[in-house]
Amino acid sequence: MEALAHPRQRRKEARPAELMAAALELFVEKGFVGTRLDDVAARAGVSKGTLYLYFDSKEALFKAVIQEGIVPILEEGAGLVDAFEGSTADLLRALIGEWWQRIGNTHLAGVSKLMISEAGNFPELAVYYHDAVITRGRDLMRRVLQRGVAAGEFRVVEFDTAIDVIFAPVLMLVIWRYSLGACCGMAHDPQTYLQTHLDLALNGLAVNRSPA
Amino acid sequence: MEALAHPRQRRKEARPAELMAAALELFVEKGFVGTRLDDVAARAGVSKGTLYLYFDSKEALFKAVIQEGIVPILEEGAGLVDAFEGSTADLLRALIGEWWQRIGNTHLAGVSKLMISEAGNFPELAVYYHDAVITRGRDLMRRVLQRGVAAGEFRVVEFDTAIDVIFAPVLMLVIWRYSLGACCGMAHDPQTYLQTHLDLALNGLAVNRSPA
Amino acid sequence: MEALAHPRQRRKEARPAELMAAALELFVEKGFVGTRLDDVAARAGVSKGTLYLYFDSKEALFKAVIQEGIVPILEEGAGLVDAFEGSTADLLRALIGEWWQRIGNTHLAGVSKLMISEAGNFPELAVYYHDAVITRGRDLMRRVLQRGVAAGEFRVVEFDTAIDVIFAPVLMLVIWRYSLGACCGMAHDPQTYLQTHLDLALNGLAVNRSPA
Amino acid sequence: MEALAHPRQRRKEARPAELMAAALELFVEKGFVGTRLDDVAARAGVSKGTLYLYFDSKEALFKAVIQEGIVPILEEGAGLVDAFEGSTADLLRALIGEWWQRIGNTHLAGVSKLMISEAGNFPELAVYYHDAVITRGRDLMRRVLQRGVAAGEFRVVEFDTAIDVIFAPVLMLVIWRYSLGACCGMAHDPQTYLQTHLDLALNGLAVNRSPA
DNA sequence: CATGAATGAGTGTTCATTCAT
DNA sequence: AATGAATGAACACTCATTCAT
Repeated sequence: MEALAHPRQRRKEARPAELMAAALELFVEKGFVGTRLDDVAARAGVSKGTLYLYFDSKEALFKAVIQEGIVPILEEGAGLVDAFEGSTADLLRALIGEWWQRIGNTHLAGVSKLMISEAGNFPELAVYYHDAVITRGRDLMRRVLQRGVAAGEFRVVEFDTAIDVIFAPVLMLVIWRYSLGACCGMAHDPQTYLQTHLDLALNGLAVNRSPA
Repeated sequence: MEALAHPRQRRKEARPAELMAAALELFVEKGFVGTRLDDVAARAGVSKGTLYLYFDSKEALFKAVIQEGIVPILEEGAGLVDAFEGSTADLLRALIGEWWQRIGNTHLAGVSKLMISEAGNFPELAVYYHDAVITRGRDLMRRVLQRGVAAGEFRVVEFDTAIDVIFAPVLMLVIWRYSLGACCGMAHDPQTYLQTHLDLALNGLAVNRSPA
Repeated sequence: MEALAHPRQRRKEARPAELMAAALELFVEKGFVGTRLDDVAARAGVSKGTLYLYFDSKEALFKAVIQEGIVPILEEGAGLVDAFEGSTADLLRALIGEWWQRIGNTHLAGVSKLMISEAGNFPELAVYYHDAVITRGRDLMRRVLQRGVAAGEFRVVEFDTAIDVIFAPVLMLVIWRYSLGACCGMAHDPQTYLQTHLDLALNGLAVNRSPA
Repeated sequence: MEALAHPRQRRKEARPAELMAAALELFVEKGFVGTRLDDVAARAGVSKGTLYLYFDSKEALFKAVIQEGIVPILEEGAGLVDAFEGSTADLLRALIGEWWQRIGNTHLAGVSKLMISEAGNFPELAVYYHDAVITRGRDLMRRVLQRGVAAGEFRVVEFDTAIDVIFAPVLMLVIWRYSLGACCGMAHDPQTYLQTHLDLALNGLAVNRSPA
């Protein structure tokens, strides 16, 4: 009600998010240095000066984009793994399905590509991202694999490498989307691609059913 | 040493390669826009003006880096696949092993990360790279999978997606190396990582040996 | 004084004219390539970046200087020729007198010298200047000569060449002022010079009054 | 004979003149700053380094071009004026005719345009040119006018201004040729133009033949 | 003598940042 | 809060000049 009553007020509060959304798109497309604040402001429909009311500098904007972009990423996943009842294969399917719904198929996925491109220019931020996102994502995956092994569903593999091996195709899907996919087309239907990946990975993880 | 004796060396033959090597490193690390030609020149041990004796512009240098970087990439692989005698599993191991030796473990691998980062800014070049490298790499992988299926070693999978799914972890290895790996460490020993990947993938591709 | 009070003035309206005036002076003095945009900006009392708020490039500034410099040039003259009542000799005197007051004795006269110096580097602009200024100036002169002949004041001469022959000393006066005049002094008092020219020219045009 | 026997030797001695000829053309067309020594060398068919064997710097080349370009200019004229037998009108015709043959219709004429364009950048050279060329040219013209007055052919006019007034159309002819003439065509046949000019000027100088 | 690879100071242009309004 | 004119440091690119060959 108040929002409707004071549209300008509502606008003010939404500004930072609008600016960050605009910035994310441009950062992903052109990189940090290649993105002009003029363009960010224009895409958000404000003047360049307004940007500085909400962010101290271009770098602060970049960091905010990364940090805001990762906040919602991993909370849900943890709950899912804890609560899941069913085969671990289905859990992995569910986890990756959720990830696709909430992140991969979202502009948030651009954050991954962005961080990859800009890690060299923002090492501290990369460390932060590593600790806040990657490590926690790996934990999630590790718990899934451990659950599968414990249940006798998955055979024993080198956990710490398998985690990344299995997540790599999922990451490449979004990396492609935000890099060559923009000029060369998407190459794969995401659903089919993830299906094939899960099929291969689960078969690869499966215990050898033959005695030979 | 000779360099000190001849500060103004004449090395017309060697210069372009030296400059491109220096440029590749910096482009990979800082991106196209973030790389200063002064730094490229300094790293190659020449002055900025010398760059322009060999490349018309920063963009021309970038394109040369990409194009030269892909020339030697796929020739060997084709021969290997044609000539290989042995199981297809061993062929896949050999192919990826070769790739790692000749590319992945080389500065050439940086080209992949670079192209991913800059595809948005150089769409035409991305299309060229797609046609010259990616398509041909996919062909190689497709022939391996087809050989495995024809020999009864691999089960039938969706070829076109499986190709990319299987190569994705290999790519992520070098992407990591040239992005967060630089600040957060390598996370995996490449040999172990590739071993685990091949183990999982080959098991995933294997025909179900149990009737159950 | 106010300038000191407001070092960062906002003068959006006045800026282009100020910049063009500064640019004209420097272009005339040093030529297009020899003029530094830093100097133009400094002379106009702004920073170099400000120039680019109003002109896309150095070349755009140059073209604007020429084009703006010729706008007011020939309008008045046409009216004068149409409305003049009196001898054609007096008309020619009045026309050249007006030209001197409104152009020759003004910074606008520098445009002529500038166009002469830079025609080789800006051929399209030279054609434009030719069509917009020179052709129209010639028309004006032609009408004067025709009037004189029709009235029996002037003898018949080759109009198209006489036009330029008669205007040449007037042009040389301003060319001198903006070239060697700057280092070697003006050589002539403009009034005396124009007086002598008109005296000679009108005598030259006059019909032979003696039958011999 | 020696020249034919040692063509390379002959070449060496001709080099400075070839370079200066190439330089004159480019300086006239593009101005001093706008001319690249690469282009001068290329037009003369030598390498850029060779230029520096003959001229200490770009500025030295420029000065040589001007100074060599004016050496032969006025010697002949003085002799002509001294020796001429006939009417002063014919002397003026002969003098300007000679000037056209030996200078105006030659690349040397470009020196005038060049000096006009670059006087602002080379004030000392302009002073030199003024003293060496212009003053002496004026002297020549003054002697002609004085001869005409003394002979009763010309009426008394303000000598010092008349000199320049009368020479101005001749100068404008070559200025046009080397500026807008290059893009907009020559506008006049030089012979006709000079004819008209002499006709007007001599008529303008003539004593009034009517008693009125 | 002649060459042309190499240099580095200089300039046009961009863009993050500031600040008067 | 919001604007956008103004700034100036930074960088791509040029070209006169040098010098090893």
